[in-house]
Amino acid sequence: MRLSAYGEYACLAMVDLSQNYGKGPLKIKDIAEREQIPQKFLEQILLTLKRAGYLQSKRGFHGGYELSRAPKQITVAEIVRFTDGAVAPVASVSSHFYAHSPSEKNAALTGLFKEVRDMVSTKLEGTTFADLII
Amino acid sequence: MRLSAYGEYACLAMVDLSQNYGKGPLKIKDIAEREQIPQKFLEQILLTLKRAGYLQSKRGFHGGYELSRAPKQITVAEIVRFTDGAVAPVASVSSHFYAHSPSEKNAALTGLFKEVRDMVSTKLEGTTFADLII
DNA sequence: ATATTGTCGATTAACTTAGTAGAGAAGTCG
DNA sequence: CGACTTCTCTACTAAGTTAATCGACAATAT
Repeated sequence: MRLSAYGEYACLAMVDLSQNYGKGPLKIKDIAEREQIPQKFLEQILLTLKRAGYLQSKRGFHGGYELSRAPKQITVAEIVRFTDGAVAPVASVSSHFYAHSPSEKNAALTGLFKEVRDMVSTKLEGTTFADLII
Repeated sequence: MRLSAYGEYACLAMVDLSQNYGKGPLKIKDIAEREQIPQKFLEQILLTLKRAGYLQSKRGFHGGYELSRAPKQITVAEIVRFTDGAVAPVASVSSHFYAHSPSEKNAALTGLFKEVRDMVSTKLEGTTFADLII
């Protein structure tokens, strides 16, 4: 797993939205300023998170974005997989995004990479955005 | 950590060379065939691994490549870091390839990513190519 | 000599990344 | 209504990375 800037920004935004869960919608502009995210880039990110069902939005004067589920109900693994795909180190050991890859040629190597995948996915599936609220 | 084809091929080749450690040099062509790696691509990979000190080579009729250290003395972490860089999920928590990244804005997120980095690097630093010989 | 094998630099096509630009649609308020 | 605000959506792009391939050169063995 290697997070892109897109993925890192998405996680930051989700943490920000989690910290303000239940307090009404947050404006893109405010999240962008607080988290130092290029606003136009953040617009795209929030929109795709909305389309994926993680966020709700409202337009107009009192508009903004808010989580559609409680922070406790959203794992970091979900968001990472949504923004950056596989958590696994190589495609051939990915459970959610399997594809052929060279490592398949060797069972020992495949075993090692599966162990890595399991450690990472267990950690990220066991962490929700509620756990990231200070 | 996400391995490129380059990195996966490098690991496969290192396992192949480990399995034949002490039996004289192996030809690029033979490794390429056994591991199904494009030969010209493998040439590049082995050459950079040689320049990094992991391999020795000989040209000519009985030429080829062999490990310069015993498989037990080479960790998977070294090779992965050499071919694909950071083992960490984001640059800002990488110990070997630190760079600024968006996650730094949030301590909880940074903490989580450090835990992931530690799990992965501990695993890969604790695994040598001797462990991957069947 | 000749065949064999590694060495090396350049090139490339396709893809991904990290944004930016700008117009449009929906909601609020006076 | 009309102005303003905020989200929505598509398109575009510049730069970098990836996964190779090509062809010439250098060393070695027989």
